[in-house]
Amino acid sequence: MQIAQQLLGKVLVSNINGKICRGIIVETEAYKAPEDKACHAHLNRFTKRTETMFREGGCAYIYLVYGIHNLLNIVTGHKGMAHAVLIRALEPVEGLEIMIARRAKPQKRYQVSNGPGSLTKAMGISKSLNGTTILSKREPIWIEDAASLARDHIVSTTRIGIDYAEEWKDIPWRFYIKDNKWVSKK
DNA sequence: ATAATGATTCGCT
DNA sequence: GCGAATCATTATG
Repeated sequence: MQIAQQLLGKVLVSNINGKICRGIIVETEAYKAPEDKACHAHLNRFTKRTETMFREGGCAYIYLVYGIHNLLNIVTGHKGMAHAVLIRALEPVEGLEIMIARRAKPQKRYQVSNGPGSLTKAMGISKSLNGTTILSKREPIWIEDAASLARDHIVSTTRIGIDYAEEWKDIPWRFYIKDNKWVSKK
């Protein structure tokens, strides 16, 4: 939870095939097993997919939804605790042309990273990077530190796309930077 | 072995 | 605003 807010304003960097892309994290969501029904590891359900989430914090949990989109999470719990933060949106700061080129229809000039599925495509992240550590510049993806944001710049609200999670769908575990135009809407 | 479905996005009405 | 696309993972026989 706290970590989800602390990640706002930090910089996500990818180095894929020597191509560097940077983006400020502007939107996140927190997922916390075992009690959170929206979490894949609800009730500590341990499968081949969720195995990554049970690791020590600092690695990436990446998986495919709808057969189409890769979603990127940062594992934040200690070993055996399946806590993770979904990265939902980025504000590009470097490599924007590379990101545009990676999108399906570059000529249409879509926003390049305003949703969890879009940003992984823009950054060149795929599930083959699942489990990668994100604390070192030697890795293909990592997080660069930045000053924490003032509390009044952080907005908290309900998470998106988890209507099946019953009472958990109303919990305000989605966070974004106030007035940032790169935040996905809805 | 087979069947159901989702932490979404894009394109068309 | 609505629905299709599309497949790895999960649940079930």
